[in-house]
Amino acid sequence: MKSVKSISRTDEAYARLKDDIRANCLAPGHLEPEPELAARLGMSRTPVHEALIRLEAEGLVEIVPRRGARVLPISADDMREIYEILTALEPEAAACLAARQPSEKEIDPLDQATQDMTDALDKGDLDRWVEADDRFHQTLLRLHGNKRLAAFVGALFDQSHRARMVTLRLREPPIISTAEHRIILEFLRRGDAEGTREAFRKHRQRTSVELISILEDYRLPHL
Amino acid sequence: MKSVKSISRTDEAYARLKDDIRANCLAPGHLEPEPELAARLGMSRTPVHEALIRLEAEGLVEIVPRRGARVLPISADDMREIYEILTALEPEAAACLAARQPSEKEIDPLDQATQDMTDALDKGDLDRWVEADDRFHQTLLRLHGNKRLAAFVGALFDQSHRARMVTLRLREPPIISTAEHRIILEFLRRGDAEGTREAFRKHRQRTSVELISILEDYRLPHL
DNA sequence: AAATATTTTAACGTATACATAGATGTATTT
DNA sequence: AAATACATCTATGTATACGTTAAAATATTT
Repeated sequence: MKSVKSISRTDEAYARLKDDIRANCLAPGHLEPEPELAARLGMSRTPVHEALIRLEAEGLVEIVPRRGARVLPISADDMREIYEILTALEPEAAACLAARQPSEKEIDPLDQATQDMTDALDKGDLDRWVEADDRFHQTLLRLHGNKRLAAFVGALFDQSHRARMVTLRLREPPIISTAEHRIILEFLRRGDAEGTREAFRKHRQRTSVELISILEDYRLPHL
Repeated sequence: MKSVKSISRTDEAYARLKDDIRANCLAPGHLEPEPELAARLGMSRTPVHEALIRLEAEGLVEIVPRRGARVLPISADDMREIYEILTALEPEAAACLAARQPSEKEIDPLDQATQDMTDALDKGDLDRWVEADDRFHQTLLRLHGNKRLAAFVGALFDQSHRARMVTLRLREPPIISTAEHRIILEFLRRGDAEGTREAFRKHRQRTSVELISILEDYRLPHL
């Protein structure tokens, strides 16, 4: 049975704009007046404006009075901010999850995600790799159960998505990252909270350094 | 010179509603239709609706289709979520700040805040105590410099404000808390990152346990 | 020609209008 | 009297209208 819950125009505008931003269809820095956006989306200004307020709250756009909405660019400093937070939050959540010894059934989607990462890596499909990577992290937080934490980390993932996609293509395939996920999963299975925390922290610190140095080495100030 | 930057109606509605929620003038769970809110605030529905979208994004209200806006109640579980995040983030940020050896001039507002806490405690002025406590935490994060982190922690403070105010009045005066801030400040001054982190973590863990057990002992499921 | 003043344009903020759909209240039936 | 069906009411979602004001374009002056 299909869930036809008559999506509102505001939700539609929100979803489409967010997708366009993530997919880099709307370039970072791009400024577009509301009437244009409304025309492009085939609706009036009202739902577009409401969607923009939500996107602004999530840190994806900036509403510039009398100019329109700007797609917020991401700088190396932004990535430092984002990864500092992820490094503090995710290992803690993972350790907490490990401590309560999740069942194999709960762990299964994480297992699936790591397999998909390996698979995508073999086939050189980086888009699918990132999708599986995201899925791993989001699933882990969902299992942990702290909704506020999951939502916030999700917003940070959205903000950094474009930059991650670009840098991923400027470096060697993410073999180490994939392996680290498998290690984290193994500690989780064993219910080893400390091991999980440290493995996750190491993973985040490494990816953080790697990502930011690419941004700086390639002189990519804004993505 | 007065900064008369002609505040927008949306901003006005946002600020007034947020203040009313923080001050418990709008009871938790309270549901009010937009037209009523608009009439009360002396403006049309549009800016009220836009303010509500922002407040919803910040986790203070929930927009219920065809019913109006509900002031979100805070449960013991919500407080667990919030304090888990604060415990992970704040000690990390404080340690990082300590590591870069802030100047005495930078530290001064923190010093001021702890003095104000001591002062308020002596005079039994709990409102002022909470204000100074909030100021300490927000100032520390501002000094640390991670804007996303500061904004998110600020939102969590707003969400938990009512519950903190109530529980504060159901227990002994916050002598230990006040002292702990002084200790954290001392480690900061010395540039002792590890000491700062541990002192802060201990502070958060203690306040967390204290607060949540009051909520549960007094059977206060929602505030 | 460059700089300034003026006019024109247009985007936003806000109010209002209206259709829809859910909630409330009333009447009817059993 | 309780339950159900019907009618009314009302809040929302969305479109549209309009005044204000910033930006852009044009004209004017130096």
